[in-house]
Amino acid sequence: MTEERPIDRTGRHGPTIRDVARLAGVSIGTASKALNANGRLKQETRDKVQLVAREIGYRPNDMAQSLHRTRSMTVGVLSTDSFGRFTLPIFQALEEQFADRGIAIFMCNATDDPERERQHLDQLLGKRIDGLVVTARRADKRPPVGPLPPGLPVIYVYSQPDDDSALSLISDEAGGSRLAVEHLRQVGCRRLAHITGPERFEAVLERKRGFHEALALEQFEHPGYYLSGKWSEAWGRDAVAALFDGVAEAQRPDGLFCGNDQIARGAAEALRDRGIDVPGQVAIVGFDNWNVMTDAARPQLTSIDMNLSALGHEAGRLLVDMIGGNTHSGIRRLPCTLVVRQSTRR
Amino acid sequence: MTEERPIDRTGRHGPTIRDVARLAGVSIGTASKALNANGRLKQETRDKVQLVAREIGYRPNDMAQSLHRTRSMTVGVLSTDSFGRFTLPIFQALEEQFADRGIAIFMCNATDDPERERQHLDQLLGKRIDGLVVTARRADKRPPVGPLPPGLPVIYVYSQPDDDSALSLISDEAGGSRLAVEHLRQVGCRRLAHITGPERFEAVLERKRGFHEALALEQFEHPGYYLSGKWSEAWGRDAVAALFDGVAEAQRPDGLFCGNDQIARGAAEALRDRGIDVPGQVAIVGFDNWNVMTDAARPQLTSIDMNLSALGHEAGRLLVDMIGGNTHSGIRRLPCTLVVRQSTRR
DNA sequence: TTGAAAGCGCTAACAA
DNA sequence: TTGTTAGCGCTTTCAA
Repeated sequence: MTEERPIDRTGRHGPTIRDVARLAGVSIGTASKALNANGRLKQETRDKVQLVAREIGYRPNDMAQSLHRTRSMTVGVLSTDSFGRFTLPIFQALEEQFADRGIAIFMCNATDDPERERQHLDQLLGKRIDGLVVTARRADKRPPVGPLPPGLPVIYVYSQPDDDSALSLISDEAGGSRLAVEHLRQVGCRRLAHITGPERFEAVLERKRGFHEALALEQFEHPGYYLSGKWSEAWGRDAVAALFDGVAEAQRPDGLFCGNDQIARGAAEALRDRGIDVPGQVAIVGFDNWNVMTDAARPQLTSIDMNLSALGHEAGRLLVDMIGGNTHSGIRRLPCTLVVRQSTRR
Repeated sequence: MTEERPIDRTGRHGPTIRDVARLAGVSIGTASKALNANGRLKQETRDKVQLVAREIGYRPNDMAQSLHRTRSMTVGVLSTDSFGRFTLPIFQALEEQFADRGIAIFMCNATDDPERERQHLDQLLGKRIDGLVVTARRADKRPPVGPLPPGLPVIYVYSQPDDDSALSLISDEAGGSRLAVEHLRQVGCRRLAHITGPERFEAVLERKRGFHEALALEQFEHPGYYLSGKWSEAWGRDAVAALFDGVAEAQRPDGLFCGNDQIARGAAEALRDRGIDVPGQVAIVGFDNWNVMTDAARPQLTSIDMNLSALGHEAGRLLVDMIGGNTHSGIRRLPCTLVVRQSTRR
């Protein structure tokens, strides 16, 4: 009653090639050839086998196939800092790269828990993945995952192991800062402030470095304010209060470069509250190009885009290449892009 | 030079149990028993085998194992509307449920592309997944995925097939609206407005229904305004303009129930711009409880939480149960929760 | 207590 | 053109 089996089948996982062969009245070998469109076979036989296969809903068992091939046609994606806004575009891009090549993705999440990471890794290795992608927030330069079987292609995306042997793809955040500063200079700013997140994030340090480097290169009146705080809108508002309230006109910054779009938005609002015109009196550049923020802010925010999607695509491409036998290593920084909106449009 | 093989091994996928057996000087059968801690064996033999296994880094090949078992210990998660904010907490919860049971997750994304969906499904079925989770935006009541092999456990999460045979888990959005309306009534509102998204979203219709049902049950002065627009902050601002500008005091709503937190935030800002006090003169409830919005808004937003995480956990639990042989079907609505913050605190 | 062998579902080499 | 057979790496009887 529970069991429905219209056609007698042998397998535990559904109809097998043996069933197909039997019903088509040919040998297993012949059925295999017919289904894989290789070897020479009478067209008639081929058709008959394929017809039977379709009728009984035969589908080759990938696991059995993989036992022969040296590939499992699967890769693992291990996120070591829960999934979030940043991981999504990367994953999406990886997906596009792999799906077209018939590679399936095992997705694992080990939020800062080495024990869980170990478990996931064990599982993935048991599944004989052909390659591994490790993603995280660029923030934590982390110990490399492992131990891994020698020769397993691994790539760190938006993440960076603290040994240098592996391949790591990150975005050039210092370069992003430079874009922002140059742009602010171009729209006429003379006194900049960098309002950013907590310094325990590597990204904050990188962006800070880029900020100061770029300041040194351009002609500015002022050495640049630097305020580190939280990643929140509230901090953006507070920072503006600190920079503007009770500060003489000539001392106030006329350009803000913010560590993310939330801070930038908070800053924009705070200026708005004070009747200071953006971009007229103060221009603002954010970071992340998160359209939820950039588009809702008043005015809409110019921002630096890390091109995470491009990062993901490149990672997928490289991993496939490594699975193909080539070797890559070292840290690669992909460029950021400036996206101009109202907050700097003068 | 490329090939490193400190210990001679036979397998294409790394050391095999045959290698372990050979090096330990026992038969394959014995090695298997020793490694699986079953059958009776001299402790000495067991130890020796396990030692060898560890030394050569042996790890059982899951695919080979699965050929024997009726389970592959994998499930597929098919997202039919790209990954986003809503899918994430669901996925995370699923992950927690499955990881503990040693089940790995194949993650696929077929953004509204039936062809791609078909491809992914083929792949998953080839991998002999033990179960399938289909996620999407609740919005689209969709044709069921398939064809699927009979007996494969499937569960739709935050998604709903248009035939009713399958199991579908969604959140009770109408119930969420009721919570919002009751709450607004309790804090003293007499004239409500529901500002929401586009009506092509099922969620919008459900929430609207709940809004009107609840209005009918409570004592209100006014039948309730209803404005459908976009899912954006800008729409929230525009809606407030429509409801308040040039409208007599007595006609203005004193409570806003918004279709999502972005709309709610836009509304809050617009009121702020007009010098209308929130929550003093107008109370606001949002939907989604997206803390990026609720916490950054001024004042912080009371909101309805769909408990997507709970949805995901329940889905995982149920799928595991179905894989275990039990049957579930029908649509289950899980309750929403009200999270009170400043925007309704009087 | 251990070994031998069959077989999971499939492919590929070799025979016929 | 088709069938036979030996594995892929593992588990599980059944013998020894």
